[in-house]
Amino acid sequence: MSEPRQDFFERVWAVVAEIPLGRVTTYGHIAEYLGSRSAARTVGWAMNAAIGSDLPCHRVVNRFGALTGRRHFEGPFVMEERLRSEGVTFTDEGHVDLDAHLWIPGEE
DNA sequence: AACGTGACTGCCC
DNA sequence: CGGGCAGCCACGT
Repeated sequence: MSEPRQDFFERVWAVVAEIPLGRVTTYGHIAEYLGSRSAARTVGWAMNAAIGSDLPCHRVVNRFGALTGRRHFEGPFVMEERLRSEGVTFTDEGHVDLDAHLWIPGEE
């Protein structure tokens, strides 16, 4: 059965909105959860549209845990500061410690 | 209507 | 070990 593509965006937002505080997830995991492992790009695209929304897009990072983003919201350090404020720890490489905060959709 | 781009990831050479 | 290409979905020009 065919489902509206636009629904893909809404699903992404729904997942992001369910990310627990102090946890992070990756584009790949969201995409995989939606049924398309390789749709990570689209997930990022959905995030782009989520800027300005109430969605904690700062909890979504790439598979390395690096804070990627068109402009990291409105400042290159906003994301990091925000995550740290939520209790998320960072590694020496400057990315989120996924090993300690990685959250997978459906595994809440 | 078509092509290119974009907050990604994985596989192939 | 490093670089390149393909796959996925929606949007912009």
